[in-house]
Amino acid sequence: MLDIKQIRQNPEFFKKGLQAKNSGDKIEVLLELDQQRRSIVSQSDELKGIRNRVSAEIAQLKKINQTADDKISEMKKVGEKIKDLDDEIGSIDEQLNSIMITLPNMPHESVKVGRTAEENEFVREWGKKPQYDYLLKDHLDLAENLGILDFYRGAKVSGSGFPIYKAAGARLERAFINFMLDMHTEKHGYQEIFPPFMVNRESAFGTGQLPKLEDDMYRDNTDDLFLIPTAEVPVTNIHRDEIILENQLPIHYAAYSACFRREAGSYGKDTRGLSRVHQFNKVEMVRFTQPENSYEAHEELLQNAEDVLQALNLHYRIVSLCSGDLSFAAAKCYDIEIWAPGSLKYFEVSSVSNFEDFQARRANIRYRRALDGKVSYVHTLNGSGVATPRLMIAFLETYQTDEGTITIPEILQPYTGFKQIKSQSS
RNA sequence: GGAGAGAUGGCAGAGCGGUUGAAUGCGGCGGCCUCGAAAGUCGUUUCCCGACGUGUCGGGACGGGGGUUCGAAUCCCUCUCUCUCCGCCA
Repeated sequence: MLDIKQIRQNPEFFKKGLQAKNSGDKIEVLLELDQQRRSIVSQSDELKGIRNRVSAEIAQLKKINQTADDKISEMKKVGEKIKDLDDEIGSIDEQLNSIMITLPNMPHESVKVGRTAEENEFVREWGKKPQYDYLLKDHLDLAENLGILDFYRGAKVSGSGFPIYKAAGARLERAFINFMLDMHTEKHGYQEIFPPFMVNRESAFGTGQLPKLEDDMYRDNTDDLFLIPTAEVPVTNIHRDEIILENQLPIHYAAYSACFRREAGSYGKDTRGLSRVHQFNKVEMVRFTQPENSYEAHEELLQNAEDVLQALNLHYRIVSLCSGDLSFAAAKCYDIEIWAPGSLKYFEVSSVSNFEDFQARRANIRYRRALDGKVSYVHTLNGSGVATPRLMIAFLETYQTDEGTITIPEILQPYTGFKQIKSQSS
């Protein structure tokens, strides 16, 4: 959520920001409503002041057993007027709010202005594309030959986009998750969270999924709960409606969760294999910081995600999203794209975002400054560390041998319990 | 799912129609005392909105929403959540 006060003070900045995010210009309408609202609120406040004073007088009169009928009937009229004004305020609030909740966050000044992903900025890359002296298979061929993924039966059981991981494939998936969680908790100092996989409407609103992305989430209509698209949602909402003491900041959480995405309208795009699925696993890092520290934290967060890929010796590159490609709530976002040598493509495995106070404002997450005891909004950030399906793609394709088996790098062997994946008996 | 009880400040816990933004205790902060600390003692300590010389003034908020009333933390309705007992259940 944006701050109406800031919009009031500097409308041009917000008009530019909305434009950079490819969002229509609602600022003028907003300011007009805001002006009306404040005018009516001050009228209402004035009448309430009168009512408070006279009511106190009535109480005094009653105490000494005098009649106050004239004052009472006068206040009855005032009360009706107040109610009318407050009803008007209510209806303006509704209009204001319906606009406010749809306005995206402003891009940070360091973010390049652009319309689409084509204009994203290359930041850096790590490692090199590995070279092979044999013909490479893509992850689908590998997984099928090895018997470690079963898309066909996944589709039978649930539908397309619900892969089944089998045997060494299941174990490898679990190894990824444990490996990443251990790294973030033991090496990077995150506290581990195992969150609920379903959230209520308030939580989905708090992180910015609602109202825009309602159709992209799986929903339980009976209880009005949403299956989480990312652990960001439950984990960020842990501190919804709270005031955190400054000495408890920064807060670092790392959480595994299954993630559920309907990906409405995306059919026909990347539908093969693991690149785009409805249910997947991800380890997510979430941070709460003081505003002045959030951009430093953003770079650290990116580094934490990179560490996973570096430890596994997988080549990747980093891009900084241009303004038009930023998500609704993000002020700045780095995407980490991993190289899949069998597919000859880079796949996005992590998004590392700074939301500044946008989510904090929606979810009412504040902190009390040690210096003066004042209350302000925290900054929230999160980054995938990382999502497993595309990690699996790059991993299988990178570590394939000329015989179609997979060599497990040493660092992961304690987690897999095996050193290579050969054809699994089914 | 059934029956009952409850939701008040950072926490515990009073108040149950009229100076109650809210007793009291704990915690926090500041002063005094002390070489220092503890103890003691005095003071202080919620958030939101608006207006104008940022300090004052006005308004709002006792789980959410609605109602009754001149006036609601206090009465009524409704929703949500928590606790106890019963049922069901991995």
